[in-house]
Order: sequence, then structure tokens, then C-alpha cells
Amino acid sequence: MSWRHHGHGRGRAGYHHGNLREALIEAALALIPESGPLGFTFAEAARQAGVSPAAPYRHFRDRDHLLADIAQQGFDRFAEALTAAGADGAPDPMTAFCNIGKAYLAFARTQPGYYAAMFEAGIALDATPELREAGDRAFAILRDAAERVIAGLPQGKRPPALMVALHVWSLSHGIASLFGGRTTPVRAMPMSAEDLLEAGVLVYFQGLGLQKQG
Amino acid sequence: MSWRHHGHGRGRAGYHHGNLREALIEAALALIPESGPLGFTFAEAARQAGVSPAAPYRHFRDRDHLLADIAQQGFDRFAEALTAAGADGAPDPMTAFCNIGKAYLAFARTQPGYYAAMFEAGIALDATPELREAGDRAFAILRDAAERVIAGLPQGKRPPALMVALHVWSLSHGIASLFGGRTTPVRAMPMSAEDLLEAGVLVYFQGLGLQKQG
DNA sequence: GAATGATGTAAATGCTTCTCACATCATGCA
DNA sequence: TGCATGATGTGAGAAGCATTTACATCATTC
Repeated sequence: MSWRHHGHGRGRAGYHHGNLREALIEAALALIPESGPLGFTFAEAARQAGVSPAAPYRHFRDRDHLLADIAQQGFDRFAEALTAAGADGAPDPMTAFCNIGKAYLAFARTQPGYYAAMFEAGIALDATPELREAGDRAFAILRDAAERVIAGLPQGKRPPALMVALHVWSLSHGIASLFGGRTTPVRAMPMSAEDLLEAGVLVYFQGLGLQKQG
Repeated sequence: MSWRHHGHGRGRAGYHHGNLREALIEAALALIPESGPLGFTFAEAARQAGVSPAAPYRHFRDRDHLLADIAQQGFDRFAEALTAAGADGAPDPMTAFCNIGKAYLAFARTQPGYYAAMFEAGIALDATPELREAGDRAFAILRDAAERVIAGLPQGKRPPALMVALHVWSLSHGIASLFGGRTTPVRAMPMSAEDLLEAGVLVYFQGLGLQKQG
């Protein structure tokens, strides 16, 4: 008896898997939310795909490169989600920005595998150039949204768009890390993470001199 | 040849170490910043303390309980640092609050071992009741500082102190996670993490209707 | 129809966590 | 004084993981 024919992987007909790379990523995405990015093992992913523990090394240099690959793919999906939420600034730039923030939280909650690989797996963003680029693309969306919001201010009173984007990103990321995930939140809260974020962003914009629907 | 007499641990005279528990914590605090909270191993800590790999289990149920112990100790020191920075609201509540935020970043930077155990090691806050309590104590300091700041607002316009504290905590934590640590920041920035945080908090307070030095 | 490169296997190494039976030592108690 | 006892450390070992190396299988191509 071997692990052959015992995996959950789809499409394992003969000696070769045929789609192992994808199957491993799929397995990892299912495994990471279960055991955390630390608990995830290369060997278990191979088992789920129905191949030997050595097979994954034909597709990824090592465990970290699989995680980096997932993180990169995650940033791509992340960028898509943020873009969709931003809707090119509709209905108005401030609402769009709030929606992007909520999409940030939603992504952390609904895509725990990707999110963990991106931010909690200890993978440096420079692991690969592609990963860095994917991360930059995602951030650029926040930055563009910030620019549209700032455009509503008179010329002389505009703060740097980069700073605004960094503030909202940090706030979103902090809330997602502390209260947003599927794990027990760090602290009991009287409001949802989404409401907390929206309130924070609104106060912040108020501080910049922007009014809702302004 | 055994690991006996080869450890770096202080005070290993005879068969018994004499202070193994402390030595293991010390070793872990030195090791975690090197290899990350994931890379840290129980066995290596034992080696540094000059004892066998089985010895640590006399003092900690398992690896996670050592990390939880460090996290708890970290929250205690964290609380001390935040308290000192807050200085009971001196010179004025807003400045005190900003200083607490900076102390948050400073802690992340100067105590990477503690910080990683507290927030990046995948240790749930409910790992032990003591850990949860230590975390709550630290947060209470932020909450008190928020209350002092809010007191500067007219009765009818005071937001919930808890919300304000959560906002500033999240922003601080987000900045610390993304840009604050010793690892490569997620993004190049035109300003320091401290300046970014201070600017964010000031804008936020402005949005609440508070003026600097008001 | 064989050479070739891509993909998967077996086996082995060295690491980890964690357990269990046993060794050593300080302390207290007779 | 001298022996029980509990706390602490040791040795050995089971089970699991990452990773490598030599070898097996298969599709493709010339």
C-alpha cells in the first residue's frame, strides 16, 4: 500500500499527476486556514495531492517558495478585490475609499489562506521580484483612491496622497490583524471590525477637512 | 562528547542547571529575532542553555507554552513602557497619547523577541488566562489615555473612549507590522514610522474636534 | 522508434517535537 | 546521621518534517 490512489487530488490517472503545481497550491490554501501558516507542511500538501513527499520539489524550490507563490497570487486577487470595491471612485471618492477598506477586511476573512501567506507566514516581500511587484500593484490601488479623495480639497490644503494611503492601509491592516480574522480577536469589541474601520476612516477624513458626501 | 559543558548558559555547575527556566527564556529572546518566531526551536534554546533537549519540558508543557510565557512577560513590559510614555497624561493628554503610540513602535523595534512572541508567533491570547490578563492590562493603558483625551471635548460630542483606543491601537499596530520592524518594510516610505504614526494620530484627533495643545 | 527532458518515486540524512524510564540532587524528616 | 521524596536533568527513542540523490516512468520530438 502506498499513498498512490489515496490522495484527494483530482486527476491522478497514471504515473504523472498532470496538474500537480495547481493541486499543491489548492491543498495549501485549504490547509493553511486549518493549522495556520506555521502548521502547514509541505508533506501534507503532497499527501493531499496524492504524490510522494519529494514530488513538490519539481515545482517549488522549497516550502517557502510555495508560500511566496501563494502570496503573490493572493496579492493579485487582493488587487482585483480592492479595484472592484473602489469602482473608480464611485459613487463618490470617500465612499469608494471606505469600501476599499472594507474589502481589505473582507479579504482577510474570506481568503484566510491567501491572507496568511501574504502577511502571516513570515515570507518577506522580496522573496521574489514578482511578489514585490504584486504587492506594489495592490498598494497602488489604495494610493489612487487616496488621490481621488484628496482632490476634493483645495489646492493648498492637500496632504500627500502617499501618506493618506499609508494611514488607511495601516489602520485596515491593524484592524484585520487584531480583530478581523477567524481566530479569536485580541479583544472583545462592542462593534464589528468593519464598523470600527469605517468609523476610523470617517474621523480621519474629517480631520483632513473632508465631509462625507463632500 | 555531549552538550554538557558546551552551552552558553550561565551558572551550569553540576548536574542541575539551577536557573533553567530563566535561561531558556533568555535564549529564546535572543533566538527569536534571529530566525523569526517560526525559526525558533525548543532544541536550540536547550542547546544554548547547555542542557539536553528533554530538559525544557520540566519547565514548559511544550514549545508554545514557552512562547506564551514570553508573550505574557512581554505584555507586562509593554504595559510598563506605555505607562511610562503616557506619564499620566502629561504634559497634555494629546501629546501623552502620541507618546504612547511612539512607545508602541519603539517597543516593536527594541524588543523584537517580545514583540514577535506577542503578535507574530501565532500564539492565541487565550493560550493561558495570565496571558489574556496581561494583554488586557496593556490595552487598559491605551484606553485610559483615550479617556483623558476625550475629556477635552464637550459632553455631547464625546466619542466612546473604547473606540478611540481601538483606532489608535490598530493604527499603531498596523504601522508596526507593515513598516516598524527590523525586517524589510512592506513598502518604501518617505517618512519614518514614528512620523507616520504621529501624523495619523493628529489628523484623527483633528477629526474628533480636538486641536493640538487644546 | 529511440533519445530526451519533465515529472514522480524510494530511500536516506538530519533536523525537529515530545515521551518515558532512569539518574542525580537538595530537602526534610525520623 | 541517614534515608525517603520530589524536583530536575539525561538517554534513548518514536514519529514527523524538509530536503537531497539516484532511479523510474512517460510524453514529445527528431
